[in-house]
Amino acid sequence: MSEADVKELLWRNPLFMSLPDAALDEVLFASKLRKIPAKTTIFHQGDIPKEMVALGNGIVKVWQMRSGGATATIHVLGPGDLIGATAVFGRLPLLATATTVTDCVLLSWAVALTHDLMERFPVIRLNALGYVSLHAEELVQRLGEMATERVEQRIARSLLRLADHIGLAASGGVEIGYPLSRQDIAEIVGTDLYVVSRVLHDWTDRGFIMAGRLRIILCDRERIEQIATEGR
Amino acid sequence: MSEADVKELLWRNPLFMSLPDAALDEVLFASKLRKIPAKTTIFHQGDIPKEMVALGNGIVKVWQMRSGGATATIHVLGPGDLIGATAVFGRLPLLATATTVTDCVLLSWAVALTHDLMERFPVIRLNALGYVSLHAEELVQRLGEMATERVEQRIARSLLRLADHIGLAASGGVEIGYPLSRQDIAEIVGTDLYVVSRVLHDWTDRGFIMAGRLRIILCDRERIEQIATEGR
DNA sequence: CGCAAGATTGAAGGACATCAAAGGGCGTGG
DNA sequence: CCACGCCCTTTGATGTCCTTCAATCTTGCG
Repeated sequence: MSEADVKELLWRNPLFMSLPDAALDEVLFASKLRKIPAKTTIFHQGDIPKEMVALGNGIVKVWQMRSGGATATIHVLGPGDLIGATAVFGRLPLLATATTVTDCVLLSWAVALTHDLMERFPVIRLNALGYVSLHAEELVQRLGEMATERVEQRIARSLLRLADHIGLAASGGVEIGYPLSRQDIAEIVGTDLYVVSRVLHDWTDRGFIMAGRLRIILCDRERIEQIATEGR
Repeated sequence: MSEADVKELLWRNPLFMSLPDAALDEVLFASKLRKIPAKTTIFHQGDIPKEMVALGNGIVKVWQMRSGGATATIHVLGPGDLIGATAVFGRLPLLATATTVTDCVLLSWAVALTHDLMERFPVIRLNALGYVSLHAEELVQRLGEMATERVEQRIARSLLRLADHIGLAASGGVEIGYPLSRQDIAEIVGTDLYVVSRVLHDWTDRGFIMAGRLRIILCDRERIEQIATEGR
């Protein structure tokens, strides 16, 4: 990956938008680039983060191991997303573990350096505030859904979000852009893989989706949106 | 309420901590103070906020009306908390309605003014970033709980949070500092008032709490924490 | 005292979780 | 290249937690 490519990554990152070119160069110079394989843990739940990480390429899952052995997936991140940002910005311990799902390209900055950059280039802090605020609003939305909606509805919402966030155009619809098992979906919506299997099968019969092994294509977005909002 | 009192409010507010005295005066001068009665709506779900609001005194409930008629309570705010902060900082529409539970004293700043103050006093923006980050982490935690835990466990967690946040010392324990019905708790944890009633009654029998009409006192914090973490 | 709002309690039903077992893809190694 | 084995998926049966409905009881207040 060339320096120009990395600069392109930065340029499109929500944190560094509207940054003057000279400043961008400095951020670039201060960054550390690394590639890591799938199923590698970047941050561990409970740790104090030592660096701020931006995802250049690949998919990262942010999840919690909870008492009783259950695991909850908090977020599925794609290119451009920040990892552990709230912990770094708030100087807080991490509440979740971040693990790569696919091979990934990461950009990182040591915590002190991150704060230093924000101090020197106020636009970055402005962007950070906007990013975290947006993130918080999404969490509010999901909390409301979790509190009031049924499993089928929540599955619909999750798939729509995944499609919008990391979806790929496919023949006959939008495909979720990474291997996604029934278990994975279950951990996102807070249920078990059996319920997910039944729901997806039902939707397949009705022609809303095409579901394969580790693979889901949304065919009829309208109908899925209908399920997401109306519940049936 | 005297000017000195208001300044005291600001001084303790998470957004204006570590602010030089002169700057604090300016913030104070730019602020608008108002008192509003209980059960008044401050922000409406879906609106674009016109001002940033800090809660000086009283209790405010932040809640969503959801399709199907269900309502979910996102947050119960007490003195010092910000209302609609993420929407203002992220220039986003509000995802929830904010309604006063008790009579309240509010401090507010027009949106443009808020951004202007942050621009001129970078410490405020730094504080804002920390505040929103902390808020986001709490939401992550609650999302994980909602996804994996049973109702009784979630009730325990809610009561502990309420006690820590707006609890008052009472004879025999900590009392939740405002009128709180079974229905209110149900909307916080995502269930119905009947389940809440049964659980609270059970806890009363076991001596963990004292539950009255619109009134709850936590007697045995240890045991409630145990329920919150272990599930029984 | 009587009313209204909150709280309790029982019964019945439904959505979901759990357990068990069998049926496919897909990669790997013989 | 085929067969084996692993992992993902499906499907049924069963149990339970929770929701819903209905009715009664309590409490505080006008």
